[in-house]
Amino acid sequence: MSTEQPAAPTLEHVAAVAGVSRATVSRVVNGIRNVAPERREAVERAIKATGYVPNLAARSLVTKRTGSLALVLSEPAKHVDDKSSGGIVSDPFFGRVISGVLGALRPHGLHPMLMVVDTDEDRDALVPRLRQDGIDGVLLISLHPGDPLPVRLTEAGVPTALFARPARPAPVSYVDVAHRDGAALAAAHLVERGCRRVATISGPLDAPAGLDRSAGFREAMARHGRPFVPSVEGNFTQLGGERAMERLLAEEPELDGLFVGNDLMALGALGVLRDHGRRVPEDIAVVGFDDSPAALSCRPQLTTVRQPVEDMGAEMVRMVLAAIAEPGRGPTSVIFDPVLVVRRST
Amino acid sequence: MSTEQPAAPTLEHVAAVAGVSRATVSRVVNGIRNVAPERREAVERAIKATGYVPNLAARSLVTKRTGSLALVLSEPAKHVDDKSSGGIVSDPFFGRVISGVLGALRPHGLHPMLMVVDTDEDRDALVPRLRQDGIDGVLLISLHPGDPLPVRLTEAGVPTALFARPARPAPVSYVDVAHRDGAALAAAHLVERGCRRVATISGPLDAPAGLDRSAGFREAMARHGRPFVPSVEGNFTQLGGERAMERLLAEEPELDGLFVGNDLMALGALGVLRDHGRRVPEDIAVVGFDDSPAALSCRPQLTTVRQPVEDMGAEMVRMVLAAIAEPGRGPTSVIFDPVLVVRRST
DNA sequence: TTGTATGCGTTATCAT
DNA sequence: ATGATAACGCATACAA
Repeated sequence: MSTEQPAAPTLEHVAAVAGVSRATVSRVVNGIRNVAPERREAVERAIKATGYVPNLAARSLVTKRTGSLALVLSEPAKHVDDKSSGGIVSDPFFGRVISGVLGALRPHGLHPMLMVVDTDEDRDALVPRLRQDGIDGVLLISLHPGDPLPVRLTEAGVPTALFARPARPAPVSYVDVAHRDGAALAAAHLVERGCRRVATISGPLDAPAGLDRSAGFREAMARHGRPFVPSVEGNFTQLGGERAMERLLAEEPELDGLFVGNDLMALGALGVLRDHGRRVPEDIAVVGFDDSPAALSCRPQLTTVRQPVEDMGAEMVRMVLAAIAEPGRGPTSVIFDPVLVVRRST
Repeated sequence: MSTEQPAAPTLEHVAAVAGVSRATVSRVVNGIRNVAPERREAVERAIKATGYVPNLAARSLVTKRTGSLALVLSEPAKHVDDKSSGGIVSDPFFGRVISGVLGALRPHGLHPMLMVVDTDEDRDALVPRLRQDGIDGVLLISLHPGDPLPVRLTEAGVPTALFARPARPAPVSYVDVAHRDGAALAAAHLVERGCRRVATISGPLDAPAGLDRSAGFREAMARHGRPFVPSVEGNFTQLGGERAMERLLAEEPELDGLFVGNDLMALGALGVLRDHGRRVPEDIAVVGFDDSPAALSCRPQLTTVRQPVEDMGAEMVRMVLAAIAEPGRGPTSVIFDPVLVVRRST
């Protein structure tokens, strides 16, 4: 790794310094009980003196495990021309997930391998690749609606944890947020604010998040005695939010309350509302979902439903680590409670 | 890595199938010339038949190299309370860098280890950690102004490439953008738009990017016959931009042109301008820097200076790979040209 | 050009 | 409780 470092100390060196055998040093390093206290102490001194650190390659060669995880970001094939996006890695939302993952990994002294797969070739090559690299487990963040990866990883016997329930049911562990509860929070808030004519802009209904939030909102409104909620389907983008808002405004001019399936669309909706001279929140109250950075930077700042994303990322880590430690036990799921963050838009 | 996979094929297996020795197979795998064409072909068939993939741990044990890189994100110690940020990984700008890095790594079949260091302990532990993991090179993205990492990595002999010129000079390779040229682009544009009273909100002047953009803008304005440019120092945040704008407006009410050191501050400035009833671009033209996603989502969309961030990330990869292949040769730097993206704010 | 033999640093099995 | 010793899968110096 460098030009001319002094050779790294090995078990052998430490053993020599401590006056014991390699095996004993190994036992100390791996925390095995059967070592006499005084010997152990001598070994620990020797380790500190030599600055010994285990050679992971050698260890992995014999144990067949690297003790390392892969953080896989899977997205549909990118169009060559959309250079501006930067892909999923530049999405602040997934940045939070990653942040949570790293935080949970830190105490274990682990660092994940970062892999982005956005082509079918990549997806085909992934499992063999993981084998070659000796990856022990996978943290999978997928945007691909019909992503084959969850199933493939499971079938390959790779300990895996997913962020968000997969679109196609599969026997794989995942974390998710209670989308319906989040939507219910928004509904209760709008009702309490005195909104009489409430509508919603939903995400794509073939995505679990889009569907659950939309359905959850209508259910909750029904529970509040509002059986019918005008709704327009968007696509989770700002532009989609703008278009949906235009349509909604045409269909329901009397609107005074709005729940939007995510902040990005809410941002678009806010712009259109301003263009139409509707004041937020005086004329119409708006609630988003995600608590993205945009919710803070827009005017007025957006009331929104926040997911404990970092906690969810941390839980994913726990899941794979557990799956690695105890193979053979079935998949788990943990659903987190969302929180309503009230700001100026309501 | 799994429950009960059939044992992975080894060199030995392939050799048996091909009817040659391990060494010959190894030569084929590593692309060494001295192999008879027919034997080579037989070996290649055998490899395909067995589905052989090299065991990286074993290879690394003998070669002392893993062929893998670390993507290190170094940031100042985080405050415990700012949970919302998600840290550097959720910054869209660095998302683009990462995207460029991954793109350049892909043809080599490499995936970086993702490491975030945001404490002094982390920084101290980094070099030994890299040694232990057998990391061959480091792609370092640092926000820390006085970050000791560039120097330490260099001294440790770790092939390293930096994103952006380090605040403290150090013999380390880096990529950067020509900040001054970018600022000059903005200046020329504002002058051409007919702005008479032009001011600037700069980033922190102790950061290279803050200083260079500010100085570059004033120089360029001087070249256009404007010797004096009112200036207020911000801190690269949206809130900082708001405060700076308030001060600037108080000092220079006649303002009709503004260059802001980054988009985030420009966003804040736009909000304040709106609050003060100033129309953009009719009353005042605004130019940002970075071409962040916010530049597209704000109203009006922001004219801004774009860095070829993905290309810069890719160049970093080239740098470390070159440094690994040919140790001992000195550091390099590559400076990229920025581009002015004209939108509605001017 | 090809094969043989050695060693890389660990863990794990076996005696002791 | 401790110490030899045999793998682990590969690259490479050397012999042929």
